[in-house]
Amino acid sequence: MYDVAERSGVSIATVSRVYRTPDSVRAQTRERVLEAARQLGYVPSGNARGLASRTTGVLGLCFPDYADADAEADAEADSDADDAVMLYSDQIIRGMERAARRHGYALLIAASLEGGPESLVAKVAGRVDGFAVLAQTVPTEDLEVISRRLPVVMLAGPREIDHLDHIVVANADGERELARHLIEDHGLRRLAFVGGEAESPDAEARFLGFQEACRDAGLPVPDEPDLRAEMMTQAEGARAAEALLDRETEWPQGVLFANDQMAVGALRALERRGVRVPEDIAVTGFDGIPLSRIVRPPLTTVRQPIRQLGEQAVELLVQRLGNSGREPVSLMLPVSLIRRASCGCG
Amino acid sequence: MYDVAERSGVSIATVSRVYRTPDSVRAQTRERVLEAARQLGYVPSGNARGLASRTTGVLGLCFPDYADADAEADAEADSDADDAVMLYSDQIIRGMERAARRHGYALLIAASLEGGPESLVAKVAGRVDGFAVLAQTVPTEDLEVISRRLPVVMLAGPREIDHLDHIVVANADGERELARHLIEDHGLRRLAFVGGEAESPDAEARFLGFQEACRDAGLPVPDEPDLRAEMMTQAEGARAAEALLDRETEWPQGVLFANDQMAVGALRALERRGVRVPEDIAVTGFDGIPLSRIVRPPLTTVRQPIRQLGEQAVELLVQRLGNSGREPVSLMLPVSLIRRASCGCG
DNA sequence: ATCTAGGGTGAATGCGCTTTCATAAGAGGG
DNA sequence: CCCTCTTATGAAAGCGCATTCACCCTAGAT
Repeated sequence: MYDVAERSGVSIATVSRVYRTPDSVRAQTRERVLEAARQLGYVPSGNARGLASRTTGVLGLCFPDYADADAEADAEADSDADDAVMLYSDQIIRGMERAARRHGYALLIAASLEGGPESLVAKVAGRVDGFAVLAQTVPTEDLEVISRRLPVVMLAGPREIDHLDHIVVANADGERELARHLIEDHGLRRLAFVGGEAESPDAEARFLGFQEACRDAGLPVPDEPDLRAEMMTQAEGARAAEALLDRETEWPQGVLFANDQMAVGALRALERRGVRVPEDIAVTGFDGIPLSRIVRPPLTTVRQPIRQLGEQAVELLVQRLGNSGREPVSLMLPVSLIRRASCGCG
Repeated sequence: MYDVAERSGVSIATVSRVYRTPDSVRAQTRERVLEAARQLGYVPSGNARGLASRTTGVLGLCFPDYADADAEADAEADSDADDAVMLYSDQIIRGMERAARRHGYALLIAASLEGGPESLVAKVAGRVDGFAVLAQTVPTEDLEVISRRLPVVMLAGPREIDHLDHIVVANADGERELARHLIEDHGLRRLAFVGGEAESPDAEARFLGFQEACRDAGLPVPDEPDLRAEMMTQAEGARAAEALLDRETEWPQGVLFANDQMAVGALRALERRGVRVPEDIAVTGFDGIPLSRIVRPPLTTVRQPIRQLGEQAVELLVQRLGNSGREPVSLMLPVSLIRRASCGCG
């Protein structure tokens, strides 16, 4: 910048003005400066600008390190498809990028590895005006500290810190609606629910919705999921399906899985065992992943508006950047039931 | 930082050391500092650190503003699927993010809107250690200037600036292999090629491959594509298919489209006209988009390793950051033929 | 007891920019 | 022709950190 100033015979203040407030500089001077900048290959330092102006024009996203889950998903899917499957994080990124672009922000993304001062989270936090975090990505205490300095919005998970903005999807509502559909529209009465580990807030919320539907329909209300999977993967789903079949008791008429991955695994296991879906047993998932459309039979599920999650996150951040005094909000995004063949529809 | 230093009774230099080189500080001192930082909610400023150390630990990606293309794609696809389709840019982002993470970098992404000093490109360039650009995203002259200051790698397109690293996919090879397959394995002789606008380097490279295959097989070598679509969309593909049918001359035995979108549109148009694929006419695409698998009949196509494109980009950037003297390289990533029903396979 | 290393710490400088505040140069008005 | 009011520009003070150099202190060697 000093070089540009010297070369064009002005002060650095004027060079700065050329970039920040072009109209405040005489056209002739401005051209001289821009020409010099071009000749010198001048690239303004975002760091310096950010330091001086205390703002970066960048929003951030921290998401968990899915590396293992991906490797697994890739291995399970036919290799043909592994490039095609859009992950949760991909969709959030896309949503945030769109919204950020609309507001003139760039987006900084990083998967958190471990914690500690040198973590990527710390790097992100120091380089953005505000950021979103996927639940269970960053240790609560770190978030607690960081959120005192800049806007943070928490996505999809329990509200661990109450002064943070927070967005979830309507897990319970979705599962309740799904169960209601099975009960009322398909006349099923003996339903089983396969959940995840008790620490998964999503899975728990979905089970809650299932309970509500049972209650609403006057059916017995289970205290616990019939089965809990550790990993919520296809393999676990297959295992759960077989466990359900091998029980002494009569088969359930329908099985609700806490996510699509498990339901897909179950579909395959049932096919191997010669159990017809939906004639013998109805199967449902949750999430609305692409795979749910492709499997046979197509999976009835509940779609989460993941992209909107990202867009809303940016909206909240931008709002708070404009008005830091705003009360923290907690949004719940509506989900939508997708009826396909695996429950008997279509 | 000054506050932290004061509170823990040390100098700012020591605070800095606690974060940069923890081992050089006595454990007891370090704990005092970290405790003070926690109490004060200290978040190190990435800007200041970047300014002082002249490095950001961030890599960047600039890609075109697909907003319009997306809206169109969403409208064409059943609404059910619009969240599921992974775009070109999504895949590159994923690839770059993975690779960047491995090397300890975060990723800054921005879709370029217009040019000018205030463009997102300028913002990205000033905040990263190096970045990748999708072809035709950033004006060549801007890139010329920026690339004098930091590593830039150009993705998928002509090599406009010869001192830049550059990665392309083997468009010509792929199309040649595809045409060879149609000619040799399926015995087709009368082939048509539907290209894009002459300015699209990808489409042109693919046509080149087609020409080569004709030459290799001793077939007449066309000078120009039989048809050129303006937009390479489904609608244009459908139109092209109909135009081909309506010609005076005999129908071709096979039609190679320069991308999947057009081929899919053609598939639908042919179905409407009662033309059977592949019995009456074979159809092929290029890209390997997810949709190509779902349409009926499934589309024979050439898959681009888009994710690898992103990963390689990061590798090149990291290499160059380590050794700025390295000669610029130009990589060509191999593609793979995917044989499905639309050419008569399967 | 004195000397020597070496680890731990502080003072000071500068990274490249934004932003007042002050000043100079014109533009009208009397 | 002098005075006031804009408009364009310059000078200078940080922004928050990394880093060098100098210094002090302690432990081991002599």
